[in-house]
Formats: sequence, structure tokens, C-alpha cells
Amino acid sequence: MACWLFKSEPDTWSWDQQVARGAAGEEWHGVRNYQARNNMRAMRLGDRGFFYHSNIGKEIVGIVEVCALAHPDSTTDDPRWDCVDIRAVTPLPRPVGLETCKADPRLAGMVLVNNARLSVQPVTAAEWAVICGLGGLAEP
DNA sequence: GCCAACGTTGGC
DNA sequence: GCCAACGTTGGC
Repeated sequence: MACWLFKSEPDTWSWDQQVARGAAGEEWHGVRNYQARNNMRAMRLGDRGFFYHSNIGKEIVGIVEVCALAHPDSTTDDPRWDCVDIRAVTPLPRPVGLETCKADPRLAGMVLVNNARLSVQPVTAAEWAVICGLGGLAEP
């Protein structure tokens, strides 16, 4: 099972809003970047992802799960853009900041550290485990 | 609020 | 198909 990272500005869509959607989840719409879209197309049901707050907070705040495969983005008529649905699984007991990721040599290769602009990113199993540890979660 | 990095667009 | 111009993102 693959791991991912979803970025959102909390002003636009926050973790709290995601949690409020409950098990139904929410369409991860608005992505207009091919790499990010391709990542979403590669997702399988049940894949886990981190939920990252950009700009405000700059930290990984929770874990989400893919609950619908890629489908057309309902916010555009442009057929190029697909998105998945995700639902909140659990918050991190201790949010993991960008600073922390940059400072940890085990995360030196992380996309978040090296290409901050990509809005939907792959995360390796090793990175996943490190961040869960830093975040105070026993590995899910 | 600024600026650097990056992706996309469009002219040639 | 290349490349310059432009817009957007996101860290600081």
C-alpha cells in the first residue's frame, strides 16, 4: 500500500474541516498540476496519506485515507483534471513541522523537503514510519 | 509582503 | 520543439 502527502492551506481547507466531513470524506478538488494529478490517479482505495498545512502552521497534522478512486474534478469542466476523495483517519498527537522534517537526516530525500510546491506527493514507507514516530503515533 | 522556484503558456 | 514571459505557490 502506497503512502502520500496532501497539502492544503488551512485558510482554504483545513484539517478541522476535513475531520468534520467524517467518514464520507471530501473530494480533493482544485489540483491543476499534472504531477499531482498523476499521483492521485495512482492511488488505491485504502491508501494512507499525511495532511499537511502549508503557509499557516507548516506542519503535518493528521492522517487521511483514500476513500474514492480518481474521478473527474467536479469543480471544472476541463477533462484533464481528476481527483480522489479522502477522509480523516486520525490526528497526529504531535504535529510534525516542516522544520523538523528538514532537520531530520532520515527525511532528507522527502519530496516535501525538496519540492515544496508539489501539492500531492508520494511518501516512502520509511519516511512514513519516521514521521509517524515523530508525530507520536505507533505505526498504523 | 517579498521573493525564489517552479510549471504552464504561447509565440516563433 | 524551443524558450521567454508570465502566473502561482509557499517559505521566510
